[in-house]
Amino acid sequence: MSVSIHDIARRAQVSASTVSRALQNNPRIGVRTRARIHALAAEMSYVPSDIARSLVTHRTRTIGVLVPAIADPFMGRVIEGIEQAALENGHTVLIGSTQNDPDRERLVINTMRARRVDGVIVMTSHMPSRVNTPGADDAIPLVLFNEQSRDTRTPVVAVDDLRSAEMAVASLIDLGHRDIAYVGVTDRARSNQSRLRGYRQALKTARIAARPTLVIRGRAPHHEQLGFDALSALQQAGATAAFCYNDSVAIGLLAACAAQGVRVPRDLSVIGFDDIDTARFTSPPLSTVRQPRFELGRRAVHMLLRQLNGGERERYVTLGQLIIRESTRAPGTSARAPRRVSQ
Amino acid sequence: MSVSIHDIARRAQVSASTVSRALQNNPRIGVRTRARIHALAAEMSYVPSDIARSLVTHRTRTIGVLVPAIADPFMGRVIEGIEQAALENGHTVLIGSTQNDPDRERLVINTMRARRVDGVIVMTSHMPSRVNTPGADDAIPLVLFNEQSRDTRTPVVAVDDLRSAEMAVASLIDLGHRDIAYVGVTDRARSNQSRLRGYRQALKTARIAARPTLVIRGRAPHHEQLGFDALSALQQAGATAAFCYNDSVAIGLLAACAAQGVRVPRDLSVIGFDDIDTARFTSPPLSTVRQPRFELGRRAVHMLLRQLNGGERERYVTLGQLIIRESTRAPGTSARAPRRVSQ
DNA sequence: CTGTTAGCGCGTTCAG
DNA sequence: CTGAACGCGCTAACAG
Repeated sequence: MSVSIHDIARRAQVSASTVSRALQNNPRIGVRTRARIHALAAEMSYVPSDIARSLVTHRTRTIGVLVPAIADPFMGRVIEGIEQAALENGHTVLIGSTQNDPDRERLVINTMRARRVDGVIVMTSHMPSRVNTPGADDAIPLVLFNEQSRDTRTPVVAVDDLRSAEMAVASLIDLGHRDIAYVGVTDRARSNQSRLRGYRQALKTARIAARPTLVIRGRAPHHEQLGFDALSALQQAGATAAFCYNDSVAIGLLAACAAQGVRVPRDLSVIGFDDIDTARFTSPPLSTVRQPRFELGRRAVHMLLRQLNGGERERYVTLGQLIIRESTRAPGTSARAPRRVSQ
Repeated sequence: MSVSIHDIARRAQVSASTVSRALQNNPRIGVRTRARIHALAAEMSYVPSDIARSLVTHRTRTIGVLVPAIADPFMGRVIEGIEQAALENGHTVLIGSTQNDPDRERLVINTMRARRVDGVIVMTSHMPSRVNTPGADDAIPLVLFNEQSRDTRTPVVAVDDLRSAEMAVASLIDLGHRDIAYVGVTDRARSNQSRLRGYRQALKTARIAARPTLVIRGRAPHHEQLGFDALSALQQAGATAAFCYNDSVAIGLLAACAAQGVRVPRDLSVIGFDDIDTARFTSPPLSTVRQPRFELGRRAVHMLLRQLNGGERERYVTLGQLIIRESTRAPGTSARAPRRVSQ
């Protein structure tokens, strides 16, 4: 087994509690013995047992993170922000991915409870209420990530999906587009819905009639595939521009365009959401709405920590930032009328 | 605080140890009382404290994962495999990303020791030896991931970088390429080196002289940027094909090609490594060497678990799978026969 | 300034 | 089949 405070107490000719105190730099311990004990601890390569400590302090300094998938270009970066902020504050992170599976979600939540995490950050679009049963008294402090709940008391950090989407679509309208499609997903109920509403709002503001055939949703294991499959429907609906749920969807759509000889942005403008790392490296480089993923992750931790320290429950909802690259431009402006002989 | 076995013992009119046993389905407890206790536990929504349990059992059922970055399309999927296998076996995963920062690595390793993880999976290309100091007796069981160590006793699961790279480059040679470049990275010392050696080996086997200007390495925050920046050097060296360290690098290179009007694969063939999710959706779809990321992650866990159960130390090194899509083809077949209309 | 005593919540002998 | 007692490694009163 690993060395304990007793081992070092014995060699230091003091009691275990003295060692404990010395290691916490308790001023009540003589500076000389304190130094001696520190030296001894280092020499014996002592590593305090967080689990024993947690048992008595009733805090684990662990924050749980509930996420649909880790291998997601958006989530990954958020998690890094979370981890960083947690580390800076002496906490560690326990990640659990639900894979959009309710059973798995239950399992993960249960292990987090068993591990006695101090608090949880929830990024799973599915029913966040599952973490704490309304009536129970054993509620875990939590902050929602990108997941507005109608209950305005629960803390949240998020990008305003609706208004950010509205902004993206408005940028398309400003370019002169009127036949704008929305390519959505099915596995992110809430945010998909919000972005769709933002899309509709933008059309409404511009007094453009909404055409049902222009909103496309599919089902596919990967978001890219879903964007890829959307192209034909887009063409049938006569879209000149597409606002995609996120960059992964947009990347799939771009791939389909390349395969079908549809030129972007000449024949079709495409705009995504998130601004993942690869968005700058698609061809053409993708216009999108940036979410400051790393920073948002950090912010979620800070908010949770403040809450744990008895602070107020806060909410932080911000607007995404429009990033215009080369996948969007005015419709039909191709030098001399492109393919579209539509007339 | 949360309910403990004592709370439920009181209500069940039995002793705490009976509750403990009943909950573990110890056959020594009467089937009737056992059922009663289970019911009571559920009713009181009792969740056993893993930390108290760990303190006495000396196992945490936690496996640490040391990784350079979580937001990495390759790592992310491996981690999901790890998490899945861990979950299936009643273990949880503690992820620590080092961000290629030695200080951070020390910090992460230290918290893993403090948390008393049962074992560790190391995926950080930097000095794996840092986890266990050679002389010490407090070694943590570990398995290396994609990280051959010269010490053949330490367990490892990996794709054979050298031979897989050799295979990729050989495929280029088979197509008729002779001016083949390698686009490498600097932040993954070991695997980069292995793939470079595989590249050289393939050339040697084909009796093609190695030209130093054809091996390109750069430094950039993102791998994509690095690939992007490599194009001009590639052109100067007169390369007709490029083997990239990984798909991210290849994606950056493809972006540069698109921007510069270099047609892939007509003017330049590009092949990557990993087969990340987006590799199928680049334009053109990327040829690459597939690593079965999810499965390898699972395998690493199984190997670690067997080791923890006193099993033998094993090694698993496999070959990547060549996936030829549309970013590679024979060189110069374009010179003045663009589409190559049959005949 | 330091030692003693009590637990934290659970598993595990050892007795009945 | 069940209970009492002990201890895991550490912190926190409470004494000196």
